[in-house]
Amino acid sequence: MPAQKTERSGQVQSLVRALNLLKVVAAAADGLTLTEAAKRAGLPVSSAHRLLSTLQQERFVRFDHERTRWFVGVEAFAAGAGFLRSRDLVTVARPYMRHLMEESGETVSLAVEEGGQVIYLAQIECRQLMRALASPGQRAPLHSSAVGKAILAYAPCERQDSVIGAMKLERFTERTLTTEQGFRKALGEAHHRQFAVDDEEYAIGLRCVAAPIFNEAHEAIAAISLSGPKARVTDGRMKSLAGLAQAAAGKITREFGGSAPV
Amino acid sequence: MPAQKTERSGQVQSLVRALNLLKVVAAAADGLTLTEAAKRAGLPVSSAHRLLSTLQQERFVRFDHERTRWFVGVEAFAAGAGFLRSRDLVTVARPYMRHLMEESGETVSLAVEEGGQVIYLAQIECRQLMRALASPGQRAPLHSSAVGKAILAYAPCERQDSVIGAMKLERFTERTLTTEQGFRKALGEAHHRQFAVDDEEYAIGLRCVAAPIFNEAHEAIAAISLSGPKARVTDGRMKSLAGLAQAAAGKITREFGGSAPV
DNA sequence: CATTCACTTCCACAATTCGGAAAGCCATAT
DNA sequence: ATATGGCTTTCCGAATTGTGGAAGTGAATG
Repeated sequence: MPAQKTERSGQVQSLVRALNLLKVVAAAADGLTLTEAAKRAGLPVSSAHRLLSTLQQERFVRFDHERTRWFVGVEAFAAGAGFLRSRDLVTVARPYMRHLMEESGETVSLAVEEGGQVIYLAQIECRQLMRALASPGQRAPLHSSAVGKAILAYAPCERQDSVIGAMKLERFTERTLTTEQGFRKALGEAHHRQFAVDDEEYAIGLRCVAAPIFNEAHEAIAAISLSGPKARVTDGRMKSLAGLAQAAAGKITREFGGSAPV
Repeated sequence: MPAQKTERSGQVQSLVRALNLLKVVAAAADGLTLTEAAKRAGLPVSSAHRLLSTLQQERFVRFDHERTRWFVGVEAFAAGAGFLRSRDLVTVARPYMRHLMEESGETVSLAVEEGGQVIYLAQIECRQLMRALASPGQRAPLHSSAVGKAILAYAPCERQDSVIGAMKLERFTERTLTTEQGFRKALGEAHHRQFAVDDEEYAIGLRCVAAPIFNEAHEAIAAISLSGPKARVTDGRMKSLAGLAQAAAGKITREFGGSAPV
């Protein structure tokens, strides 16, 4: 009797609910209680429980009896890993990333753009105590990350326009580029220099440089970045770090069977 | 009967089907056509289509129009990545360790390598009066422990070299491997047999066998060992104990979301 | 032009899922 | 010892929802 939302026809709504529940659980760093998960997913507790039980049976989530909390399960991970295989960019890139970390001493990340956001695929952490953290699967906005700018700087104009049009240029620090004009200027510079920069635009004290990776159609499909604290990534070092990132990106591009636009 | 098993209670069937379908799609390296996916999941084509459409709407799968094939989508990856953040080796391993102790009757230990040493994370003690003891947090040298050898045997060559270069191969018993040559030979054997041995190399009368545990990048990040007095861990029993340890290590690896190197 | 192979839509009916309510389970507080 | 509260788990009748065979579309191949 409670009036239900009008759902798209032809869709399996219990599945939609379950997937949202899965996202909710996956997004929580330290697990969720049933009631909390139900609340966040906007479901009655008993329904959430039934769905979670089923997800658990298939090992997509797991219930920790000690802490009475729900966590993501192995199968979700295994299924998601298939995503990386389907674009075996990660496999190709990993050795170069490791080498780049060794020669630069900073954390190396690999990311792609999806739906107006940056999504990190892999990361090689440096051995320093102070280091940037962006675990695989994490998302970041395009306008305040070096990788995002590196990718977008090489996108065709129409795509740039449509992506920028849909963005809201949220502010994170006082250096974040929040005007379309400023953002476009940064993209232009990135294109011209062939690498992009993030100078404390997402987090205070964090600097990154990123270089694009191209596919066989000369499209920038990904980028790798070097990131570290401002104290280590000084003005003087930026250029040389960018050079290293560019060199690695070039090698990955070639190994991946791609090439930079003419 | 202390804990009631929630078996077979109301499960959401459409969800189970969808998850299996997702697994099927994820398992295929180069995508699947609808009909192929349906066949592998044992579903009628129209049902598979409806489920895939819904999964696609939530971006758990994606449909490549050019190739007319289905692939895993970003959201599956993002959700699965949460697993990496929440997983805890000790929690995952403990039940398997307990079971291993029951079936072998010997003490089971879990250890990782850090800074050229072995660090014990957990231990399940056997019921025997005479038993090995290594409390959590305790350290041991790499060259005179089965776990150390199991882990190092699977490290990349450069890493092996740098770690060995920094070691001093201290002698503890008359069987301790104190020459680099002897140690390297032992590592080679361990790699070949897929398990490592410590035959009174650390303490007189103490024998251990250990098998490596891998992460998702196929790196040996930990090992589990069975250890006991020479009188019980006889030459004849070594092989079967090693087999048990290997089986358990394999299960832990899988549950942890990892896999052995190819 | 016929054939194959794959995707997509339709629809009536029954099986499935839904969710409120109530019962359990453990803590900690009174 | 008894109460309280937060959380999990099970129940069950009602009706919404998913089911799958069959027919339709479209593209590519012989």
